[in-house]
Amino acid sequence: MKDKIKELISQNTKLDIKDIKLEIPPQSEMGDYALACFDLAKKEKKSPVDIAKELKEKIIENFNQNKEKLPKFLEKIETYGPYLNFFVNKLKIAESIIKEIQKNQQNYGKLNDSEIILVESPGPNTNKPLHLGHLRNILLGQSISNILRFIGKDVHIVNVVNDRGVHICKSMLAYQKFGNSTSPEEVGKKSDHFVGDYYVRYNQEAKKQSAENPDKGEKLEEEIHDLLIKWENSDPQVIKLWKKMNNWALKGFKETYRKLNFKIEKEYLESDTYQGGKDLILAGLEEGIFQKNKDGSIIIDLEDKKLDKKVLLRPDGTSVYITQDINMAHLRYEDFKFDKMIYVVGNEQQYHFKVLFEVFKALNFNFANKCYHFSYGMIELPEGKMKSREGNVIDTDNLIEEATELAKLETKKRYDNLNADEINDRANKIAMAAIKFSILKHDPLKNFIFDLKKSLEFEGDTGPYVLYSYVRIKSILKKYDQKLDKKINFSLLNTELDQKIIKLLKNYKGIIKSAAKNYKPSLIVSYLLELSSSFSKYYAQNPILNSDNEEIKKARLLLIDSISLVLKSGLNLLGIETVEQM
RNA sequence: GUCCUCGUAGUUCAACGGAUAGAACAGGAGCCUUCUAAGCUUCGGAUGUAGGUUCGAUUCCUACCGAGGAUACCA
Repeated sequence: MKDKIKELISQNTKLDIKDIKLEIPPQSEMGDYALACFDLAKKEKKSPVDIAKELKEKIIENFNQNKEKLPKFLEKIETYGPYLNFFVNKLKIAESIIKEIQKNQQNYGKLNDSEIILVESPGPNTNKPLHLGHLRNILLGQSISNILRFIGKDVHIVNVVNDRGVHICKSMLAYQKFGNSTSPEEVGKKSDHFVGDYYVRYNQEAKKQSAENPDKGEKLEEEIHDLLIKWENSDPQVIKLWKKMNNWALKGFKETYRKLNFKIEKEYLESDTYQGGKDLILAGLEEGIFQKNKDGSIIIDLEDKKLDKKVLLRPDGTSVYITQDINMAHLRYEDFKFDKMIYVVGNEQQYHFKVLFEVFKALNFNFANKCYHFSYGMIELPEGKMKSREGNVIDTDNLIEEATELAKLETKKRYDNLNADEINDRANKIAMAAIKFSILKHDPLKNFIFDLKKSLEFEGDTGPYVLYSYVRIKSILKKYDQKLDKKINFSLLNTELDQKIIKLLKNYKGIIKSAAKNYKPSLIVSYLLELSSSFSKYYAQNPILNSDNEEIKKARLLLIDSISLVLKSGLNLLGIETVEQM
């Protein structure tokens, strides 16, 4: 449709089709597509208002000469100041869109492609449970994967587990000192939380120590260093403890992933990959790609790219953060031969990834140009930044728990005779919708302030609001209790809201493409809110089942069924499951 | 110091360089003998400051002010 209009413009101007940019007018009364005539005006040295009028006359005249009116897809053309507005044939659109949705059902909008894409998420450390930052990471990773799959990509979610290093030793040391050899099972605690408690405990002790002994508060740090050395030297006792605690952490993460329905295909452990990283760097040194500093450290000089000199290996030969990243990418390419690898990692690591990608180039990795840092913003709390060390974080499990409890209360308020399983199932899905929506609605690039209360609300611009619209449609369709008649009179969908909804349904495909291209699930969120709100208004204004005209009833039923299919499809892309009743 | 984000109603967020800057929450006023009131209707209220580019700037450029992040041989 859009292309046909462009063609029409091109035929009547000197413009090339690819230079024509059509806009969507801000209000539907103004038409469906608009050409802003400013550029043409400049070329022709006339006023844009006149250009718009002249172009309109020219198009109509050309058709009159051929003894036909406007092409079938156009209803009329009008000028509005410097804009030339095109009104497309609403009947035709309604018919083609609704038919397309009904034919393809949940596959409406799907595309085909063959690219292999790796998505890395969420990259936890095994010293503490997953918090809100990880949650944003997971939800972005999950939804962007769903969206890319929807447009036909072959997507694999992989993970990096930071399971070694100073921070891991901290929780280990605290456990050695204060753990009394207990286990999560004994104290009845989720295992990753159990580990995290010792990480917080370490930091408390370190703080206490430096307060008591400000001059030499180094004792604990020395112990950490010793532990790290022992780990590097594979001290059996230390390795045993390390394995035990890592398993607790990983087991806990798995539970959380399951609650979020997040499926990781392959996990890469830093402890497995860092040695190989050293080898790659030493080989690079041999080839003259990297340099050796006076102190013995190995660096890459990126000063010409304004990225400074970066250390890749310490003087004692031990690895740094970037060391294992180099090898991990290498291994992943061997494993998947990906066309693109998307790192879902916070924007605080932008610099790190710039350097990392430069290292890939320097090493002549053939995937060097296939890597992308999906850099998302931080979540802040109303009282400031979250700090795991101090324990003032919002924990993912607790958040889910709290939301589910609230959803249970709300569900019980409305239905007092449901069995516990049914309540739990509904509450869980409603809670997930609330949480996922409240996080995904923000532009991924931007930091945002997390309001716990708002994320647990079920009214307004929320996931449950969209679910509720879906449920109401389903409830009507269920009451109808007949097969939907797909041969309807489309001209009966003639109110302003009918038109608006049809337009929205038509836009779905474009929204998905845009969300995929720009890595913005938030576009789908606002789209779903608009579609839901349009339906809610429609529902309040127009009787559907209670319509006294049988033909109108059929038409409206088919329309709302189409809405429900798109709502469900969009929610699923965000990783949100629908409920049938609420 | 340098580099990167971000400053929009009381609050949290939207707005391919385009037409009257949208929502939601909070506040005021209404709507449940009619398809689920987790809903609908309705009323107020905003582009940090100063320049520039442009027919047109919330959007692009410069400076300033303010918030956050990076600049680690931490991860």
